[in-house]
Amino acid sequence: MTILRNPAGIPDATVARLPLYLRALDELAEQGTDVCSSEHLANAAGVNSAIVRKDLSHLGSYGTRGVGYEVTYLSEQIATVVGQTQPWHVAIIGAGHLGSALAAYQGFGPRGVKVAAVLEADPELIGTTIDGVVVRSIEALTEVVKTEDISMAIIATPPAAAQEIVDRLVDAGLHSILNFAPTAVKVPDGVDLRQVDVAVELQILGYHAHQRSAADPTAVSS
Amino acid sequence: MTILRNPAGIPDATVARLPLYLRALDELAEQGTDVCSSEHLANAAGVNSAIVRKDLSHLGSYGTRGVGYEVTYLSEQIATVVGQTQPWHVAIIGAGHLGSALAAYQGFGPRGVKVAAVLEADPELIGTTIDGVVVRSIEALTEVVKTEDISMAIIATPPAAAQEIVDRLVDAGLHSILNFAPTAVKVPDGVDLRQVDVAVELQILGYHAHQRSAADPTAVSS
DNA sequence: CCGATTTTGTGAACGGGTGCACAAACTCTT
DNA sequence: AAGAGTTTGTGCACCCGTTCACAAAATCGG
Repeated sequence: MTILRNPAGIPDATVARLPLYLRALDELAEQGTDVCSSEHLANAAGVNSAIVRKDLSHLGSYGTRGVGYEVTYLSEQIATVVGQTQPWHVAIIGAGHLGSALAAYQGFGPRGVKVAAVLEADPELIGTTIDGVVVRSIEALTEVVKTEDISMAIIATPPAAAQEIVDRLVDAGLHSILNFAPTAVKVPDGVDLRQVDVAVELQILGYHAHQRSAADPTAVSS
Repeated sequence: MTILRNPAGIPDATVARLPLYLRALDELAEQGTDVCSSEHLANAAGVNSAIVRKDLSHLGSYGTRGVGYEVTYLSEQIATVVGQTQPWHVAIIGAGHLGSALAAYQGFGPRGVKVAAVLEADPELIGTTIDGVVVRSIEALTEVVKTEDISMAIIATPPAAAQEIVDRLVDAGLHSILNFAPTAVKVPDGVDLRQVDVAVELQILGYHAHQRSAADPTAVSS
């Protein structure tokens, strides 16, 4: 029974799963479920039930023994912990294929994310509109961050431009950056950077596929 | 000194970093570097130098004490381990914004990945061309897997369709799946599934931003 | 040829995450 | 009201990954 709340002491692994629980709880709510067990939630989120219970115990005691967790209440509690009470305003840097796809992505809204700006370096693209958002010049970064109240940025530029963009984002006062450009970038302390690289994901899959084929019984044997 | 090679015994955490080393080594090679230390490579890949050495030691002894690692040779060795000697043929399922962006992505080639097919359910999109690849019907899945020698698939469909697509991919004989649809899906044993969810990444950033703002010294104090 | 210098490869300690197993707590039925 | 059944919250043991620290091995200068 954690009497005192534990505001900052949530393990990273738990934090990474909280969004999965939110997603799963929304699905359960849509199905009309109003109470669910850790087993049920674990199934919907694709994890182990013991982990669900341990994760949730880090936020406090929001379940009832012998019953389970109330779906909407638990969802609200997790949303509060991850700061999703009001939508985050994000800027997308780069209006190429990927940047455009992200700007038009309809899945952000329900997850508490709002695309508030799209910035580009190429003059050809500046002024065009993507899903109702006007593409502006990267030079307007600092101003846009202020006027649109932006607190996060997604980098969808070629890798060669990524480091400079990161530096400018940091200068503009942003502390949360999601980088899709396939290159390692450096950020100062206090700035939170996450990296997504599709090719890397495929290469990891490739390693395992390679291992499987090496042990493949259908391969020629002596 | 690992005399005997250790074919399947590479830790997951190491496997996940090998593609980063490949990327970094390519960058170093382009800069004309032909030998680099673990410190240098660690810097280029954005990790700790001790980890680089331990990771590489899992593949064998490819460095020279007092000197470092030969860039092109090491790159070849890692490429061999991850099975990147010939490109993987992948199918992209879903020709919406994200699927199209991935199909047109120019970063796959240098990383040993070839987009060999794009499949769709919407009749409106079937027959159109994206970056030289004709969009075909999802019904042709099994045939395309055979004719195009496909061994991996990327799911870029709405979440509601994801589970059925996964089942069909597995039926078609695929064992490597990268899922961009924001939902948990189940796969049988022996199938390798990786998940990428942009909204989840942003929510994780949101948690940390929320924590920062809670401890913000610029906030009102008593 | 030898000592100084550099850098790898690895043993060992540490920390965090996962999963089991069970007591505590709640509901329901009789 | 009491026992049977269910589910949470958590102590504990195990395992994996990271980092430190150092001996082994190579180069270089004199």
